[in-house]
Amino acid sequence: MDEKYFPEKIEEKWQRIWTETGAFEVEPDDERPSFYCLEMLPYPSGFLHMGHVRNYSIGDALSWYKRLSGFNVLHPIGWDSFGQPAEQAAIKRGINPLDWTEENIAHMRGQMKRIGVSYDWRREIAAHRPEYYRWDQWFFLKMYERGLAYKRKSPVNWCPKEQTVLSNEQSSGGVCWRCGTIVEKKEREQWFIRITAYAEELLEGMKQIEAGWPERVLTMQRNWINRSEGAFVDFAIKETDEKVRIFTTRIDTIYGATAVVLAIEHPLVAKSVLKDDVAQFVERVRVARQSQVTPGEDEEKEGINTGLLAINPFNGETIPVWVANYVLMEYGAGAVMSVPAHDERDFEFAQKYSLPVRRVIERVSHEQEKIEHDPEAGLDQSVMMPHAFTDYGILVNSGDWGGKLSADAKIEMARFAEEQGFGEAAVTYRLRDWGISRQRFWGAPIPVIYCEQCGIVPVPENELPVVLPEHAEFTGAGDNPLAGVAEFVNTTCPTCGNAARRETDTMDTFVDSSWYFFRYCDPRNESAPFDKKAIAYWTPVDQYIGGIDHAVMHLLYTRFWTKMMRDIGLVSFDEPVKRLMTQGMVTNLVEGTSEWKRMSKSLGNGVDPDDMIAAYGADAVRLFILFAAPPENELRWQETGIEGGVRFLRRVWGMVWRWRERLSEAPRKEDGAAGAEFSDAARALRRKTHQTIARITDDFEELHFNTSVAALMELSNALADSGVQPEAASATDAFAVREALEALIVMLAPFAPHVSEEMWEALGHAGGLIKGAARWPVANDELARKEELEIPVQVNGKLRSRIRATPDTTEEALRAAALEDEKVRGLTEGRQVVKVIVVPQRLVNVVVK
RNA sequence: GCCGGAGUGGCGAAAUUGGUAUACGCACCAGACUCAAAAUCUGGCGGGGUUCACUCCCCAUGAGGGUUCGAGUCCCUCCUCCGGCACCA
Repeated sequence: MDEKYFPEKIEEKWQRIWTETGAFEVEPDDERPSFYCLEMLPYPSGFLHMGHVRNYSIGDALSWYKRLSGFNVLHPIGWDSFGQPAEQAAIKRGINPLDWTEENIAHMRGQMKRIGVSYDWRREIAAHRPEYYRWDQWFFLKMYERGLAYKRKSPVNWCPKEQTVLSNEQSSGGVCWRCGTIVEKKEREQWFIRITAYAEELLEGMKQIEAGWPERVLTMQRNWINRSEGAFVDFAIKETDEKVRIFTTRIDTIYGATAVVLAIEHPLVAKSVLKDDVAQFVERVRVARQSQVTPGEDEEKEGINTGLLAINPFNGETIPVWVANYVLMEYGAGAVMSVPAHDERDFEFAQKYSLPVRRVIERVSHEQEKIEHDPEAGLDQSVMMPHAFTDYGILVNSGDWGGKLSADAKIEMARFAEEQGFGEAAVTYRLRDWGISRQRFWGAPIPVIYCEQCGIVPVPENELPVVLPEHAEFTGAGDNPLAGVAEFVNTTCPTCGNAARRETDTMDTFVDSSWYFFRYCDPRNESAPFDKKAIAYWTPVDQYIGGIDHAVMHLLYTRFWTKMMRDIGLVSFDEPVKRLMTQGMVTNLVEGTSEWKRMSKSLGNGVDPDDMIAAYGADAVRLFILFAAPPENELRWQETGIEGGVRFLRRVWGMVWRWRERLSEAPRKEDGAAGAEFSDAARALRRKTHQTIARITDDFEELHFNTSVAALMELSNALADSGVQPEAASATDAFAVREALEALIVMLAPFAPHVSEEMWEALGHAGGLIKGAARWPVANDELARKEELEIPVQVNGKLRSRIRATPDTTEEALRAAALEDEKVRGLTEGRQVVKVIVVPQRLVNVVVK
């Protein structure tokens, strides 16, 4: 140890020692409890940004804490290395995607090592390597066998900039998740994963993880799946054999239906002999949608009467059939019954086209016990209703159902429809199947062969992996470069041996990240995606840390994937992640403004982690990141804050430097200091030490790193202010100082591991914090207990005085002391004491009249 | 519009979950050291009023109300900000 703190020197030293001793390399060990700490798989863009550093600082702090607390901690890292930027680099700069990716990984790995993140590097994986993606392909085959992977032609979300398909999750809000381009709709044959088969379970499963996941992530997933309970009802089309099925969540309002409205893509629209103006309308809407101007902004509701008539099966009434742009083909049945009186959208539509508004639900009021039937019922009420009444209530003007409550009628009417054969109760979801086909080169090839005779033939398992060719033409012309590689495309049919063609779509990269953390448990397995025993020891993930941006996409897919793996017998649990923490953004001032925005190159407010490490050391950067804000909050980047971190580390360093000689001969165990009484100063220091241990241990369990650091600073201040000096310290004083310093160092290690290692060594400990004998300190409640308390005394709830007491002072004594207190007496004199509230060890409140 | 989260000093934030509001740090101010500056150290730092002074009083956790001996914390109403979804029938 040098007298001065030189971060670059000790950081290099300890990074070397960690590697040489395999400090963070772990294997399953039935003697020890496991802890799986996981950070989200990074994309190898080439450079680490501060968001990464924050992510890894959080995960690393927790990993260190768990390790020092006796857990066998799995803390791995890898690369989400398939995807579009590699291909862009190939197009723009003529670099092979493989070389580009590998170079980026090498650079970022170096950066991670300079931060000193405690990964088990032997377990590193990368999605673009055949030994990884062969298992993507293997899973695809398993799902294909079970009908969970299928191909169909469907309208897909097409990003014109990236020239590829996007899943619904990736085109949320009508824009591409990656580049923000407005997506178009295209008809394409593509592969889907039947995630909807698990819709109900994905909702149900949330109960299992509720306690450990942030509310907003669960809400976002719930909204995304959007379960709704309702009913299908068939309306016969008059004078034909056709019928049209509608979906409604408000079958109780069916007597108020004044039209049936179809989506423009509804089969009945195409099938029917249509008037010219209907065909024109449909075409106009279709064209308008292709060049959707502002996504998210509602089109004005428009529709046209088809001239067809539908029969309401409940009352036999004949109502017109319309086509309109506000009905979605993808949801429910692609057709609705229009009930203007009780649905805002139908109301708006009815107003525009002067459709009748018929009220069939009345508000249930307490004053009005009897529902009187509206004499105007059945007449056009649009004049009387300024907008739709969408609440539940009591049915009126609804035949035999009149007088029933909505909630009851919903159930009974659906059952009636089912009995009569013209409908059924049903649950629908907004969640759609996951489209995984991408017209890209740099992804895992979908292992399927097309044969003229045999049709779609899955690649046999023993022929996996289907390896990407090493070279392709990257023209940027929009075609999938993989389709241009003849030796890849041309193959023979595994079934009949005739010439055949390979699928050239590759998989969405979210497939890779859906199960990667299982692979970490057994990363080199060549005969299975992973060994079941290894999985049983390490998974599910105990703590997952990452950005909120994956709340719906990745985190929904991986939950699905786990359930699918359970169903094919690979895992024995339902949910992959017990606890999830979503970290906040790292922001920086945009120059010339007072706005804090996410760091980015284009805004010019980015900060390079390497520069920060060079200037202040990795330890100070990490300490600042964890101290400046709670992990889920936005983190505002401030260099003065890092300087504060450096100051703190230097102060601790200085104390160790001053004390290390004196402590080399100080007793190590409490009994070594026996025979002498601890001084007041030493007792006070020990009290602070043990209070701090208790506090920080609790904080770590809740990931409250910012308050942990604050507590460390308090302990360090207490040590400095204790008045105990190395030259004059008694054996007991020295013991108290050693206890405080060692606790401080061990608890500092999760935030600033390099400097902690160095100081730990300076205090005479060999072998390092992990491989040596260091343990997370245990708080002694007895020592942490205050000897003397200052009890606040309130009069009528206002703080007026304080009295001295000990933790053992009885309630009676506290009460008496408070009443005798001079200031209290001044305020209570001549008044009647109504009661005295005594909270032992806390407070006394004297209530006077 | 619907769903979720949050409003505490100049700033980032604490508050043992109903019991001393503002811990810890940043910034700032004053002092020491220095020819000077930086670094470092010491002290101060919510607002207002009062005392020569030790002190003492009042107000303050987005606004208003309520429950309670006692509310940043619980309940009601409202405002603002952030995030998600958005014609989902």
